[in-house]
Amino acid sequence: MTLDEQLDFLGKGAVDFIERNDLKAKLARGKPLTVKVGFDPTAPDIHLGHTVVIRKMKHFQQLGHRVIFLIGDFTGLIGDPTGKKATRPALSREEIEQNAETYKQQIFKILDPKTTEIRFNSEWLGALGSDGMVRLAAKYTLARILERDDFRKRFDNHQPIAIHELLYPLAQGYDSVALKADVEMGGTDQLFNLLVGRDLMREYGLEPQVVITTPLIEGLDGIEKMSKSLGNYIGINDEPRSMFGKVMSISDELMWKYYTLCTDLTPSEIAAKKAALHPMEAKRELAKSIIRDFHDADAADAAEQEFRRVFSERQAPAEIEETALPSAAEPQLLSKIIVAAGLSESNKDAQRVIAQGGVLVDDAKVSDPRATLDATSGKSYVLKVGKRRFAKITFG
RNA sequence: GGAGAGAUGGCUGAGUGGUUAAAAGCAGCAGACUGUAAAUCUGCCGGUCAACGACCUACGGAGGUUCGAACCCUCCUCUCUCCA
Repeated sequence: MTLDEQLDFLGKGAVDFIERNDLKAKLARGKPLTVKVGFDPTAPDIHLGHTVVIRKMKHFQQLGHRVIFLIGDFTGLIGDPTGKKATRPALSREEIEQNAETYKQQIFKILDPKTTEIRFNSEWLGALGSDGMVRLAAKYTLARILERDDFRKRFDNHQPIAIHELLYPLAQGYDSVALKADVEMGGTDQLFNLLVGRDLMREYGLEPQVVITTPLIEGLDGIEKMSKSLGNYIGINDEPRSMFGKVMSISDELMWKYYTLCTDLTPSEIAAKKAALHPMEAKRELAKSIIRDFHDADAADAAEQEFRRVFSERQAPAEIEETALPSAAEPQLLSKIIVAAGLSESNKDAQRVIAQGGVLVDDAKVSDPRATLDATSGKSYVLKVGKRRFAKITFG
C-alpha cells in the first residue's frame, strides 16, 4: 500500500481525523506506531457498537503497528462525565481482572492476540500520587476545559460540575503521555478527551498524538445509539441465529451504515452492492458477514437457512427446544402451558397473544384465550407463539 | 446557615380529592401487508383467578385527614436550584 492508500484505509468511516497529515508524517518514518484506545473497566459485554473502533484497531495491526487496549481502571474511579450522570461504583481488583478476561475473550475475535497489548492505567495514574495529580492539573486551565461543550452548557445553565469531573480528561490525556501514544481513537463523544491528550503531550514535550474518532452507531431501533442498557444491541457473543435475526430487523437505510462500519468492505464495494442487490439480499449478506466475524462461515450459513425457514417460509425451526411438563388428568389452560414452557412472561400476556391470533398449536391457530389442552401423560404438542418463539412440550 | 423546586409505570412526561391501572410519546408485543424480525397500517401493552366479573399490587418512604388520595396534612429520604 502506498502512504495515501494506508491513510484512506485507516481513515475509512472516521468522523474526525486530526490531523491526517500528522499521521502521514508519522507513517512516513516507517516505524511501528503506538495506537491506544481506552475502554471502561465495567460493561465487558461488547456489542457491535464497540467493534467499530476495535475494527479500526485491527486495521492498524494489519499494517504492523502496536495496538494497546487500555483498560481505564483508574479513570473508572472518576467516571467519565461524558453524557452520563450516575457515578460509577468503584470496582475491586478482582472484578477488574475478571472484566479484563471477559474483554480478552471477546476482543480477540477481532484483534490479533499476539500483537495486542492490554494495559491498565492505574499502572501510572495510581503511581502519580496527589502531588503528581496536582502537577498534572497545573498543566491545564479551566478556560480550556470549558471549551468542552457539555461542560460549557452545564456551566452556563448553572448545573453542577464536580471538580473531579474536570480531572477526567486530564487523566485520560496523561495516559497518552505515559504511553507516548502516536494515535488515539475513540467514539465521537470522546473527541474532547482525545484532544486534551494532544495538548498534554505537547506540555510534556512529546509529539502530539493523532486523533481519530469513529461514529456511534444506532441500535436496532435505528434511533438511539446502540447500548446494552437500551437493549437495542447486537452482542458479539450472541448466538448466530439471534444475530441474523437482529441484523434483518434493522431498517434498510441503517444497513448501509453498518456495512461501512462493521465490515471491511471498501466504500466502492459497498456502493456496488447498494446498486446491484435487492435490499433484503444485501441485508442477508451483511448478517452473514457479521456472523462470520464472530463465529464462522458454517454458522453464518446455518443461521441464514434457519431464517429463511422460519420467517420466509414460516415453518418451525429445524431444532425446537423440548420442554417436559408434568402431566395432569384434567385439561390444562393453554395460556398457563405457554408460561410454563417459558414462551411468555405472564398468564395475562399469554392470553393476550392467544386472543390476538398469535398462537399456533401443532400448526393450528388457537384464538380462545381460555382454550385448554389435554395434558395426560405422553401427550406432545408443538407451540408457536408470535413469530419467533417455539417450543415442543411433552407431558410426562 | 437560609429560601425554593422536584421525586409518577422500561424511558420521557401529563395529571392536583372520586368517572385514574393512571393522558400522550418512545420502547415492547401481536395481527395485516410485504421484500425481511425493513417500511406502513391496526390492535394490545401491571398481575392473579377456569374469569364478560372479582381481587391484589402501583404514582420516593412512613404515618394521618377523608366515605374515598398519585392528588390534602405531618415527618423522613434523595435530587436539583438560588441566596449567604
